[in-house]
Amino acid sequence: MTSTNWLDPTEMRLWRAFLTSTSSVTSALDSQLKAATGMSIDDYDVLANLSEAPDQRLRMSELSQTVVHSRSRLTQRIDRLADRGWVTREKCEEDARGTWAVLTTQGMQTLAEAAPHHLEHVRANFIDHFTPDELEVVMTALERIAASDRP
Amino acid sequence: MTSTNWLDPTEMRLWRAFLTSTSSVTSALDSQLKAATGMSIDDYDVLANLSEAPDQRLRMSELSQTVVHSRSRLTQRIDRLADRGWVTREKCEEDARGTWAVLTTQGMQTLAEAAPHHLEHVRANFIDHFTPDELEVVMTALERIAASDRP
DNA sequence: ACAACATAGTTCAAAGTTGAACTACTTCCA
DNA sequence: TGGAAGTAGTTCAACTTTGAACTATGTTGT
Repeated sequence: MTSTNWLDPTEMRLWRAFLTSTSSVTSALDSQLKAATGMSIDDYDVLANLSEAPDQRLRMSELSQTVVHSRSRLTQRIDRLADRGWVTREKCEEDARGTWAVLTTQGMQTLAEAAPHHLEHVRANFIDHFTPDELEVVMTALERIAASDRP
Repeated sequence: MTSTNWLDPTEMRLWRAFLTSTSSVTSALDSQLKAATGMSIDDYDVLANLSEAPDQRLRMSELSQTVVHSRSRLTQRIDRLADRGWVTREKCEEDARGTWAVLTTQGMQTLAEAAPHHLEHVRANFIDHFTPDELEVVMTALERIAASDRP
């Protein structure tokens, strides 16, 4: 870390816009999803990732990286999703330390019911604010950021 | 809300990249800031906004909108920042229902000490991943999003 | 004037997150 | 082999957030 390297006004505006857009979009979508389905946006994110995985299952550690949760946070989220019957745990055969989080049929169904409504809100609160050109540029840049801190 | 209007693959990639980049950038910066100063990124955000306000003060309700906190969440954050001596509350003369959150000298000083280190990390984890062209486009688009759900 | 409604902020209990400590298994390498 | 170090996941207590209920003040319309 070298001597101070302040952000210039444009950089600061980008950073502020990122912080604010992030919080306001996720909090709006979280409220809408909770009101409609009782699940949080983080619950949805877990179910959606499981639904797209081979065999509708992911190892706890892989899932925790995908949804950016600490291990204990994911343990407890899966506890709650299991209480609701949307997910179950299965022992991992290849590695006796491991656990699979597995989407249940009921979980799949709940997700399928939630998805159209939720995605409409994703569109209204987020996607529809971009021009097609911006969409490409922002996607590329944010994917780079998202990839940058993977081990 | 009309009939289902799914996201196309590019839109879905944008949405996923937004969710992931958001979480990973803020969680990295939060850890770094806590390790260096004991304050969270939300604490920093509150202090930084107060430091730039006229007279280093903002009404609770305005601050809660700026940092995207519920009213009770902000009440309790200000309680904790006040316990540390970084902020105080003052009665509002113009509106007897109101309260000012005011940055203290000590709070200003703590912020000034934290800023260079934190901003280096903002640069390393976020800003430096954009080209200058991207930076403009992303800033404009995210500012539009951030502005879009203000009342 | 005054009721009815709206806004500012706090309180409280329930729910969720954090981070360190723990158990149990696996890998490495001498 | 065996034991040191690493990885997977859970547990627990302290801390933070949520959301509804509450107090208090301000505003509006008659």
